[in-house]
Amino acid sequence: MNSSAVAPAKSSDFIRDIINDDLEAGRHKKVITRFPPEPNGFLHIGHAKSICLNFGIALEYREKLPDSGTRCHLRFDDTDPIKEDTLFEDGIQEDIRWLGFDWDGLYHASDYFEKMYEYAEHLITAGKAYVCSLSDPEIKEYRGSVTTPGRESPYRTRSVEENIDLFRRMRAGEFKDGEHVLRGKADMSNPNMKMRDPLLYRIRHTEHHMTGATWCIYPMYDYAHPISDAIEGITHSICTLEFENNRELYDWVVDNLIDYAKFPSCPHQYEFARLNLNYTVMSKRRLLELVEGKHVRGWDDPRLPTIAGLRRRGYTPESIRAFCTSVGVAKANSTVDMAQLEFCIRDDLNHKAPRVLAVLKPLKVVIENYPDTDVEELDASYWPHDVPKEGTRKVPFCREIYIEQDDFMLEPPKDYFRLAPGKEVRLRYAYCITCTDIIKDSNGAVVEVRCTYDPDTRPGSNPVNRKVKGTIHWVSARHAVDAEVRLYDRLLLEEAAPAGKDSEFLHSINPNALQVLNNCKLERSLATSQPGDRFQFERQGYFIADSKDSKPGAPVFNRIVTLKDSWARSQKK
RNA sequence: UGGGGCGUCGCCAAGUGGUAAGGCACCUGGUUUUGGUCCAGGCAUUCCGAGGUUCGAAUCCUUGCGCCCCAGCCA
Repeated sequence: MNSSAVAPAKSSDFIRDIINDDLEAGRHKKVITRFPPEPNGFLHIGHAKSICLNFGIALEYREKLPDSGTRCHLRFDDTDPIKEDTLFEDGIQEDIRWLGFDWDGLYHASDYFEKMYEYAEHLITAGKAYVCSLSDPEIKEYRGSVTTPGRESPYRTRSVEENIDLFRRMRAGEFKDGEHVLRGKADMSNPNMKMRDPLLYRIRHTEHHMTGATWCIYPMYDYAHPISDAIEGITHSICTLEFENNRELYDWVVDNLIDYAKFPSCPHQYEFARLNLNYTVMSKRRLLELVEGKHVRGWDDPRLPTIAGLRRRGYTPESIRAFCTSVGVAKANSTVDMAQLEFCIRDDLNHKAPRVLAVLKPLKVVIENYPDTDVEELDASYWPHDVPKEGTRKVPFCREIYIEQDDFMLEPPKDYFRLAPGKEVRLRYAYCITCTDIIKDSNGAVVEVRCTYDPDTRPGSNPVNRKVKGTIHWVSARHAVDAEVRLYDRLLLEEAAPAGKDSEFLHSINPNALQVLNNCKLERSLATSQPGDRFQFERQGYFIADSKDSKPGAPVFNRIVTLKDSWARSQKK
């Protein structure tokens, strides 16, 4: 792993504490984790937290326990054939690899369907499971509520022989969907609803993307997951908080099977708080709704917190890993500030992205005392003094240039360092210019600024006493490369999406989350930029040539993140 | 009126009886041809509240309060 953005001295959390404890007590000699996504959607940054945790632990402990067999599996939790697809598996694998991780073994829960079936028969034989023929609504009714105990199913007392016969016929396809289910015989009055005779198998006459038409009964998550873990020898099964109630059932399954199945490990489940970010949505349902409702341009829309979206937006894997490390792992529900993510990408790109000049909202400047026929090739460093990297390019300087509209003000406040009538600014890597006149259109808007330049301020030959506070970026009009630039901002207007179950959160979408600029002027050197190239557009932010739409000669850039802007901040007050 | 969890600075988060780490954000000053970076400094007498135990409590006890999760043949 090549994490350079943040190298925490010692990252510890309650899960690593547990692992250390288990190791010291001799309960385990190796650590095996797994990342178990359901292949029914795309990964988002919340998954990245889990990926960093599970794969990160394997990496760390493999170093501490070489040759121990410490590892992390990728396992697709594919127990519901209705929602799952190979397409998603490919995307998930790509995202994990892109994040910088590799799995020690790729598995599917469906690899174990035959074993699971065998174990189910064992459970029946042991009197721990039965075929229940209650209807869906009846099962719900018998389950009781959180405040009232459930009632036992009338089918609970079926004989082992009858149960086995029925279960085999379920497998053979003799029954329709919903006619029977296999249930664990646990405790209908358990205050933990998950323990009220949990469903283990349901009938689904649906082809599975891995097993095809082999099965028409499929195991439920609560049954399949602990078994998959145990078969793979998982030692620490890490999941999110909403599964806390399921842990008792997880243990029930393992306990009832471990002697019979001779599992290589007795896995235990530990839960941590999932990641939430403000000003965006993280749930599969909402992400799906945004994509299918065409509110964004697909799963990799840079407005989305999906891994694919962040990648296209220009986030680096290092920055996402650093972010996951920085937020920690704990059990308190929390919502991390987007500013923390933004810090991580700025921090990473600061020393990775070469600086270039680009004018996003151009304003023409004519330098009246500069000969129209002249062109000067000025040296411009790709790196600021504080980044220890070499590299320069030439930027052409001419009589007509573009500057940023925001860098000119008719009536500026005292602390405005940029261009204004009668005021002087430094052009980055070039001369100082002074505004002598302005040209307005019929509406009174400034369409052109006239300036004079001071030949004495040529870079490298500055007059000693020259104090010019402001430096602005610019691009030679004659040499500028036209480009489209997509300015991205937070997805939502509000910190938290409205909680409603309906599509209410759609009203909270920030209409300016994407702003497309079509008249941008880039410095000449950017004409040949390749998709995926990242730059800092000086004074503005970090940008990446879009992986899909940018072409050499016709660049399209995405804004990854703005630079911090203390001027803008002070102006808001 | 059930059960399982959680409550430490605006946002994360260490801390597990010895007198509140760190990061983000924010504020101040310095450096600076990016109002960026970097550097220096500031930012919880207090840990959801109230009692109690103790020489000493965020950490132990009691008792309130608040928030999250569980009644899919989803995961």
